[in-house]
Amino acid sequence: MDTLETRELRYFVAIAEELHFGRAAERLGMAQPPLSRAIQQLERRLGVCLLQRNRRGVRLTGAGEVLLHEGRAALDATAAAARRTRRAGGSDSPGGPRGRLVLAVKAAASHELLRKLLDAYAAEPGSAEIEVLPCGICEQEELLRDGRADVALMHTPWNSLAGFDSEALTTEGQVAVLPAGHPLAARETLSLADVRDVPDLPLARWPTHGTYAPGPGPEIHNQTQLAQLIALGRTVAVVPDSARSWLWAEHTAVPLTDAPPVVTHIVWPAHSRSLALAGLVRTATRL
Amino acid sequence: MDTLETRELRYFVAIAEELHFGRAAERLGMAQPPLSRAIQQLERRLGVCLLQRNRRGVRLTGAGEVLLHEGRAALDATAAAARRTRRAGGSDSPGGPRGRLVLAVKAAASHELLRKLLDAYAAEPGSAEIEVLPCGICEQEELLRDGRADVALMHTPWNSLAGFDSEALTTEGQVAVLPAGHPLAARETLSLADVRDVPDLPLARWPTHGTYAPGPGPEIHNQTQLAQLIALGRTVAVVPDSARSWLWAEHTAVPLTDAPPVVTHIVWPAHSRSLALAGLVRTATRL
DNA sequence: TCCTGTCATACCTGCCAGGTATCACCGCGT
DNA sequence: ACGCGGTGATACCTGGCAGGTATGACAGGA
Repeated sequence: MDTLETRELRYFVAIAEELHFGRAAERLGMAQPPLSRAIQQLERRLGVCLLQRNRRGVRLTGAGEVLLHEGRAALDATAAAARRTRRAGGSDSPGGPRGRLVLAVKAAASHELLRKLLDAYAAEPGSAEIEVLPCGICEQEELLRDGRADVALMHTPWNSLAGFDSEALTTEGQVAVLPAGHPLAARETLSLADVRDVPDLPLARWPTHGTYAPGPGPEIHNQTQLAQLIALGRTVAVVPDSARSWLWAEHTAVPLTDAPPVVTHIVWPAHSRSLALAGLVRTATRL
Repeated sequence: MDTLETRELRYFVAIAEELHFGRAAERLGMAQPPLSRAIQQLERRLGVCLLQRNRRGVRLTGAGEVLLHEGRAALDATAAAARRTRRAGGSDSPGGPRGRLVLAVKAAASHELLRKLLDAYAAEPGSAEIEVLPCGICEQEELLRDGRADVALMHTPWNSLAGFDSEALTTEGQVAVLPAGHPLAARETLSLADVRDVPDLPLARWPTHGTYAPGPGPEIHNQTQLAQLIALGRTVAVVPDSARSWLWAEHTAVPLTDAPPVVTHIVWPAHSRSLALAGLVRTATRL
């Protein structure tokens, strides 16, 4: 029962994503025939049909879909092994090297918490060096999986914590951010239904995995753009309470009664055994 | 930034476990020199020193320990990809193949629940075939990770659910199982301190990952043996309430007031996307 | 009907994984 | 001190296989 080689997985994932041998081969920097042969060989070794070759292009079989998902996970794990090992380089003591840790945070979220965490951790004796890696909110899970990051600050309900270990740090409510002059801005509280139903203020849309859900509101790319569109009276947004720190004078924040609370978690790969990480998590939960 | 090959990971894990090139090579079914060269090449490609070669044997560096952990995870993921793909073989419809599912259960635990689950799921329209894989309680996590199983019934606090998705199914208290004639067997309830302090009845010890914690009690290998030792008045055990079903006449079960409750979960790999699995989980949570 | 775009096949070649033989080194016994 | 056993490293060779080029088989569209 010979094991799959990462080369084979790389090839198959490329084909499964492109659904085209020629393009996949180009992406892999090789010619098409060896790729064709490699996949045939893979199918023979697994004893399973992975692709349905119609003369016009290629389709995945059920087994092919399984291998696409599982293969991606395996490739991520392999890439993570390489990256984390490189990062741990140099250090020599076999019990607890104080290597670097890469912390992935959604750009501009949890300012306050992040600063407190970094300060408190730096004050710990024997603490590791923390590299902060700002990223979009959907990238964080990928970064943890493929080893570009070791630990992340995530926010439910936007992030899924599935597959990771985590500790909850803070909980906060959400507010609607409206143009200061808008009639709703005078209210003490609002409900989600209130802000969804404003005809002249369509709800802003954030990207999820690079794509936008359909809807009437503007597509938001960054915080500054959102702030400006709200100030111009073009949209309304629902954001965590802590976002009040970056509001403008032309904005009014009104608490939402029925929005789900936002919980900030510190998150890391479940199998991680790094002492530096354990220290960081301990510091975070004590804040 | 070339990627690691599973062959290299396999070699390194073997060496890191044996801490000896010769034995590792033998385990891998190859000669020692190519193994030596492969590891050197791996170190050069990663730009990291993985092993400290003392003339007498080998020691892991910090980076080596990281690669051992991460590499094992990557190898598990790769093996899982192969196994799950093979298992999904044959099926052709690309959206939702109704393949087989392998369900790992601790041998003889959750009888009742398991029977109800299997019956209810089999009655579902379009349900997949379920293969029940009995195993020790510590193997389950490994089976899920390396793809020999797709889903498991686990019991906190004995199993760790870290790294998996799960749904809680049932909660039960724990009881102390004593020889019927013992003085403590007359009590209505007991505390953990009570059963830990009985001088003539040392607490039975279960294996954890194949090894036994130190202590005075007998080392238990299976349920029958435990039942016998209790009946003989040699030991006492703390077990979940549902274990009452296999007690003998010579046993008495006394509820424990302060033992942590045992929760049975249905558990699966976090990234799983199988429709058959989703159906099984849905059935389980509706029981 | 030919042309175009697809994946498969045939055949060759160079590289590298792996084997054998051997070395360099150290600890340990006598 | 000296040889001996056991460690990992080195030198050198070879066969298999990954990858390239050229081409075939086949379907659909103008």
